[in-house]
Amino acid sequence: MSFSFQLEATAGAARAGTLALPHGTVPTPAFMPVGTHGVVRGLSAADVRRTGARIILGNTYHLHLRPGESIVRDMGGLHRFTGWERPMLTDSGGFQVFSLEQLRTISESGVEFRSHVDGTWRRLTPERATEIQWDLGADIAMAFDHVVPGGAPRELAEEGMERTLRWLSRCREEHERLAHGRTGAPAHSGDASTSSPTARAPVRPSAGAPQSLWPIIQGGTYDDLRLRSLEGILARGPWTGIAIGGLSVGEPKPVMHRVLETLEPGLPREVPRYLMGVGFPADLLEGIARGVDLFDCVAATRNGRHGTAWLPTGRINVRGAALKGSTEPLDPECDCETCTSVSRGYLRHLFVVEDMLGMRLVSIHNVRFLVRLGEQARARILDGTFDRWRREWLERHRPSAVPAEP
RNA sequence: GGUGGGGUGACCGAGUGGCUAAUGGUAGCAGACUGUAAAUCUGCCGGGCUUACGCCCUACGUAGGUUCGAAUCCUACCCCCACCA
Repeated sequence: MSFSFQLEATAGAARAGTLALPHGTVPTPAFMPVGTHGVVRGLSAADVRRTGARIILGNTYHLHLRPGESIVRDMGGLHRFTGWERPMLTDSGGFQVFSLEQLRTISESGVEFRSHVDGTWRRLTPERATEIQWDLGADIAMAFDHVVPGGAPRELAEEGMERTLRWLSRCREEHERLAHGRTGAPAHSGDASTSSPTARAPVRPSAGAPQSLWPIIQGGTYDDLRLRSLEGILARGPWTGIAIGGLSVGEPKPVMHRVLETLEPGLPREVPRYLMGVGFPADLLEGIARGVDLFDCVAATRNGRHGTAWLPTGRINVRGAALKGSTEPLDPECDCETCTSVSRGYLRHLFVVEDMLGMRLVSIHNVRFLVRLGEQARARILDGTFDRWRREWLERHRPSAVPAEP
């Protein structure tokens, strides 16, 4: 079957499972590298494959601007376009409602964006976002949502949450229309196990694979709003996965943890939970401990380009003078291409001379670091040692900066 | 030898009497980054003291001088560049 989730073990709220998608399976918990423009910045599909990543993201808004979804569709869909044959997920552009706040206006029907590329006005509605994602052809499409900042007042958080629910209905309707219109059978989750992939295959160049739509829980930092959001989503189900959005957007970490704990008991056990935009290594473990199965975050590659690498003990500035002349590997415990082939001193040199290889190598390490963290957590959940391992891991890991030399 | 131009903090380079420990830039150092408007952004960057406001020292080729006050004006010298002999 194209969309299924097998829960294999739990450790408290933490879960280990396997997500089956049209383009392959994803053992969970898992980190998904972000490839906004159809590229995990700086890395080839082969590079990303070697990090062990099983699924990556693309972005509706950015791919709509460049090269345009029709081009991607005519080139055979996002998988063929990018050379990444494993599962993919596209974000809906909802995050850009938040991140491009200065360049957009929201109304009930949708969002007008002033393109950051050429200034032209682009309209994104739930229908358009769904249509674009259908053309892009990822395994999973995300609902178009209204993300508000972490410090948003209740009224705004409520407005965003309610609107996201209304938009969800429109996304789903459009998604079913697209699936039905071209195949005669719905591609959405509810029927995933009742019709064969071949029967559902949309007749289009990017085809062969049906696509599932996932809803997104909003509600800011307000527990009751979060629960209402979840309730509304479940009433519009069933779904093959559920995302938690609007976190890590400026709110304190304990608040994010509290929201996750609030939601966890109400989340259906039988589908994967995806915490959008998270996160840093410690955030992954905290999320996993609170029942999250999937994560994505740009920090691995952005920090990689900016010369910050994650280590078991905390982050390290690769540009720093401390690494000058060091023959040590970046992270002796890591099995990535970078850590097994070059020294800290050489990596620092690459940043000093501003060669792109430095950015690529540290990005590879950071992505591998998070992917491996997911793999390790999974193994610990399966063998029953997750809790202790997680506590010890967090104890050893200092989020900000490596302790200074004595 | 003559004439003209010039010597500013690690480097390049502004500044022609007080608002100058001295604009900018580079290099150096440190930090930030969470569904990517990001190979980006921020801070520090002569030395010492102070929790801080701040204080002291040294500094614009060298040495003198003028002035209440000089990187800025004057004199001599040293060095660099261009052109002419």
